[in-house]
Amino acid sequence: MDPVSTVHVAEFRRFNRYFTRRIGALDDHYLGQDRPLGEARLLFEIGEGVSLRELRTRLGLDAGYLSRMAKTLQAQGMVRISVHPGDSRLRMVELTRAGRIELDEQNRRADALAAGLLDGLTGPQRDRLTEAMSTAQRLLRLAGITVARVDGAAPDARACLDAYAADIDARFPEGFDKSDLVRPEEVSGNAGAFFVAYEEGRPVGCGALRRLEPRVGEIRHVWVHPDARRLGLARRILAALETEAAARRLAVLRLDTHASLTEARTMYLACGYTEIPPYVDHVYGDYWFEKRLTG
Amino acid sequence: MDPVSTVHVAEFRRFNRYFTRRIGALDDHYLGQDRPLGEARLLFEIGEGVSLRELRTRLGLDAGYLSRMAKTLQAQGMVRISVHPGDSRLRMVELTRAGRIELDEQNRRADALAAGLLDGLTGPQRDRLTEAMSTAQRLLRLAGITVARVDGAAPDARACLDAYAADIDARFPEGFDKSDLVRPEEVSGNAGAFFVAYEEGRPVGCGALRRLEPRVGEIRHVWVHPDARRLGLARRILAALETEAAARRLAVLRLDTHASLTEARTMYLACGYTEIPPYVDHVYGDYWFEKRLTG
DNA sequence: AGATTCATTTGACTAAAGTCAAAGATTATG
DNA sequence: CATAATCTTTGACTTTAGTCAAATGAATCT
Repeated sequence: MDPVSTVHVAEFRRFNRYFTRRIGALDDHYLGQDRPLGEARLLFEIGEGVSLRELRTRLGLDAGYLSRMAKTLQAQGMVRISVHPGDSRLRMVELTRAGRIELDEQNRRADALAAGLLDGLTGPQRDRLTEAMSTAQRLLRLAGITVARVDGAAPDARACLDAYAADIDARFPEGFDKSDLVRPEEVSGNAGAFFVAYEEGRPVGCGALRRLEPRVGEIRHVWVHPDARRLGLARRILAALETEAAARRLAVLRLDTHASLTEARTMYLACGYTEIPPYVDHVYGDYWFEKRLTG
Repeated sequence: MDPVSTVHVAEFRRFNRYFTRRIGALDDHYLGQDRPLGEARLLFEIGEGVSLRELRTRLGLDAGYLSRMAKTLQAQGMVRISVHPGDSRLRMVELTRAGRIELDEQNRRADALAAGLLDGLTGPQRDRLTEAMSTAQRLLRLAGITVARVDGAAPDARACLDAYAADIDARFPEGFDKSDLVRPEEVSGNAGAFFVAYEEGRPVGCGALRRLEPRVGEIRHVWVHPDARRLGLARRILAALETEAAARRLAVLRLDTHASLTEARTMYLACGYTEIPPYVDHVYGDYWFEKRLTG
């Protein structure tokens, strides 16, 4: 990939500085008006029952520190702490009614603050700001996602495939039978490869490459978690698969896709794939595509 | 102005949360790797010699706290502290060579961090991100600027007019004579009004309204500080002047502008002003405009 | 000239944030 | 089934951040 230009870095940092100084600081200040910021943040992160473990990793806190803060909140009647039903080492934290009220108040304040800020803009300006922010956020998210090769039998790989199966089972009118999924050995070693996309440590997408015949590969199970859609992640996964295919000296990549996945079809066309006659009799294949790899 | 929709507030807050958590936190963490954040920030704010007073107001710090931090940095050889030549109550702080080296290192790290983040995007995506960020920043800045009526003789008003005069003196081929500026009494009380735009407490623009004849007002000296241009601030000032004119039951607003100020001409046309024949013999007037106020 | 204001320094605090390690209770694993 | 790993709690800290008030020396106002 091309090196990052200093112009981009400078603009990024300029925005970064401006935003954290102007908005971040303000937000923190109003958020933690009646209690320490740490506690306020904690309260905010406890939705409908989280484990301390989850909070600890999510907020990157020291176990002892967190334990004490949770205890303080409990003493104030803001949260209820209970033992996790399945694993009694874990503690579950959930908001009490009082906690929920305080959180609502916190949100109300933050909303008022945001509204006060936006108040100085006209309607169209607000639209443009909203548009710019959502674009920036989408791109920042995409930038933070890494696509890594993992073993086809790895838990993350299987978790993705399970989610993929459940997802399309709900979308295909005829449902989806998991036996159609690639087997781990089909996407390991010489036979193929499996890629998982990670956002902040969590798998949010996948894609498989499988050897069909000499110099011909097949792409399967390109999937993106619903939370990570519309970021351009499928293309990133596809690019990773193509790079891998090129490294394996494959000349042609083929794939099929289901009639109900119109976005997928559009994407493959946009990525240089052309429609071809069926190359194999897949149960769920309605459209077949191929791309010749150059170089 | 129309009320702020919840959609805008929600998107604003979503971005806010995402950004501060993902980028802000990261930045702080890497910035203050070897020293407390407060000190790191201080080091960053000391450019080529600032007074403690300036730092104190800019960063909103307690005088004692700042004094001690500066002393720590001095003891570490990062800064030099000297007495202000003109006013020996003030202390000037400037970076030593070692301080500059550390600051460079800080910047290098932050740049590398930004570059690493942008690395996951393609060229066009980086362009779009940069574009979105600069749009967002422009609009956020604009949202934070307030336009307030001040007395025509107030120091802020005169400071703006002086800056305005210096600005156009440099732009007009024939220069500009300050005697053409409105006198304080022309824009006070019944005679007229003067508005100053403030960004974070600093005056960044102005505009004057002057009574020409019954029911007719004149707009003069609409000016925006070079640092605050391209935000749409002139329109905001103009809107404030028009609102004031409407409140005074003026039916017509007139103004003139110089040939060399092409952007101004475009703006007036876009804001509903139409060109008219000269209504008065101003020294620097090349184009004359008028707008009828409705309602 | 005397009073007032201003910028800074110093001493004496407090609260928040965070670290580290030991220990106890469970659960996973070879 | 013994051992290792995991999650949490507790005690004993440290550092950072920040506040408040009195004191000092200098500038400004009347």
